[in-house]
Amino acid sequence: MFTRPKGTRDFLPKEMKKRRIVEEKLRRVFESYNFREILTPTFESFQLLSRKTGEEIRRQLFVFRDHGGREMGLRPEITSSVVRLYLNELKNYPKPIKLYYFANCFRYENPQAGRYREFWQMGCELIGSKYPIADGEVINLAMDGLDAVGVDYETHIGHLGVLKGIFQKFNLSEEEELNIRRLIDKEDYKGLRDYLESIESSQELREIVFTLLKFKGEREVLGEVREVLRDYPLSLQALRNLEEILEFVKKEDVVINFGIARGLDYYTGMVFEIYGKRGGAKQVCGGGRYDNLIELFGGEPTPAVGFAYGFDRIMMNIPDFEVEEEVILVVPVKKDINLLKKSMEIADELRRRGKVVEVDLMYRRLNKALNYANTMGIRKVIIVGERELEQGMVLLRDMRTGEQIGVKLEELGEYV
RNA sequence: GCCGGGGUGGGGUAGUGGACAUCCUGGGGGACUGUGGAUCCCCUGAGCCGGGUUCAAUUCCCGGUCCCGGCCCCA
Repeated sequence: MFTRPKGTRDFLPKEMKKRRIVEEKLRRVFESYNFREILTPTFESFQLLSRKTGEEIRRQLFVFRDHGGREMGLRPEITSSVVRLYLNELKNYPKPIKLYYFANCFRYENPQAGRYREFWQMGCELIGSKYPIADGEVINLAMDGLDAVGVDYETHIGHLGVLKGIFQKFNLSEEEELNIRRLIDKEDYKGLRDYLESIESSQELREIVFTLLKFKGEREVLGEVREVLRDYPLSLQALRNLEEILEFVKKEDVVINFGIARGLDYYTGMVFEIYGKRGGAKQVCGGGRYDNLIELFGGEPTPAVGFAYGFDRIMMNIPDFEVEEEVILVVPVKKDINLLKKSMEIADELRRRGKVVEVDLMYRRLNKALNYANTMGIRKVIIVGERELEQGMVLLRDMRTGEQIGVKLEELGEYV
C-alpha cells in the first residue's frame, strides 16, 4: 500500500469545500484593494531560492536535479518568485504594482500543529512605494482579510531599523547582529543576556536593548521609546517611520513590539506578525518591508512591502461552520431502461437550471435509494415511475419532512 | 536535526503471551416485482514495518517508519 508522503495531507470533499469558501473570502479582500492575482511555478532554480538566505533554509528546501542536470527546488515561500516575476515581466509598469497569490509551498521540516511539508500561502506584494502609507495599506489589508473570515487575532508591529540603529552605534559584526536578532525573536532573554556578556558588549548596549524590549504594548509606548532612543539618531529615524505608518493603520489595538526580528533576512523596515488566539502554530500571518531584495536580485533598487498568510493556520483559527449543499437525487422506481433514461433527462434539465443533481447509478431498489439519500443528507428526491409519467408527472419527496407530492414535469424547476 | 506520546478492518473501538481477534458503524448483495431513517441474512475488511526474547508475540524488548504534539525555524 502507498501512503501519503510525510507532512502532506489529503483533503476530503467536505474540508475542500470549506477551504474554497475561506479562500474565496480572502481573495475578495485582496481584490477589493485592487491587488491582482498571479501564479508562479511550483519550482524555481536552486540559485534563486537560496539567494537571500543561508544554510538554515537550504536544509528546509526540497531540491532535485532535472534531466539536464540543473539544480531546482520547490518554493519554500513566494516572495522570491514574485520578485523574479517582477523583474522578468513587470519592472517597467507604472508603480505601485500590487500582486497577490495563493499557492502551495514546501519546506522539509518536522510536521507539527499547523506545520506541514506542503502548505498553502496566500499573500501579496506591493512594489514601488517607499511611503508609510504603503506599509499601512498592507497591514490594513492583512487585518481586513482575517476579519472577513472571522479569525480572532492580535497584531504585532515592529521596525528593524530601530535595532539596526542601535547596532550601528556599537559596531557589531554581522554575525553578532544576527545572533542577537535571533535570540530576541525567540524571546530568549536569558540567552540574550548571556550572549551579550559573552561578546563583552558595553553596559550601554545591554541596557538599551533590554529597555527597548520592555516597551511592548499599545501605541502610547512610543513616546517613552523616543525618549530612550534620543542618542540614537538612526533608531529615531526608524521610529519616526513607524509612527507615520501607524498613522495609517486603522485599528487602534495593535501591539508595538520591537522584538519582532523575523527570520528571513531580507526585511529592512517595518515588520509585523499576526497571531491567532487558538493555540498551537499561532502565527497566521507575517510580513514587512524589504527595500533591498529587488536590488539583490539584480534589479534597480526598488522599495517593496508585503505579507503572507499561512492559509492552513487560518483554517485552524476560524470558527467551524457547516457547509450545506442542496443536492437532488433522481431515482427511477424500477430499473427499467426507459425510466433510467427519463431520469437522466430530468436530471439534465435541472442541471441546466443550475441545480446540483445526481441520478442513481447503482440500480438500487427504491427503498435503498431513499436510504442512500438519507445517509448522504440529500434533501430532495425525485421519484420517477410509470404511473406518474403517464400523467406527465413525477413524485417529489422531501426527505426531511417526509412529504411527497406529485409535480408536473414542466413545473419541476420551480419546486426544487 | 532534537524531545515526548501514540499506531488493531474504510471510520470508531474491545481484549489477549496460546484456538478462526470483540463490538459498533460503513461498503456491496439479498429477503420484499414501486416508498426511507426498519428487521433479518450473506459477503467485504484489521493488530505499521523489521529484528529480538519465547515452544508460541497483536501483546514483552530494540530499531525504523508514520501520526499527534513540543523545540528550532517559520506560514
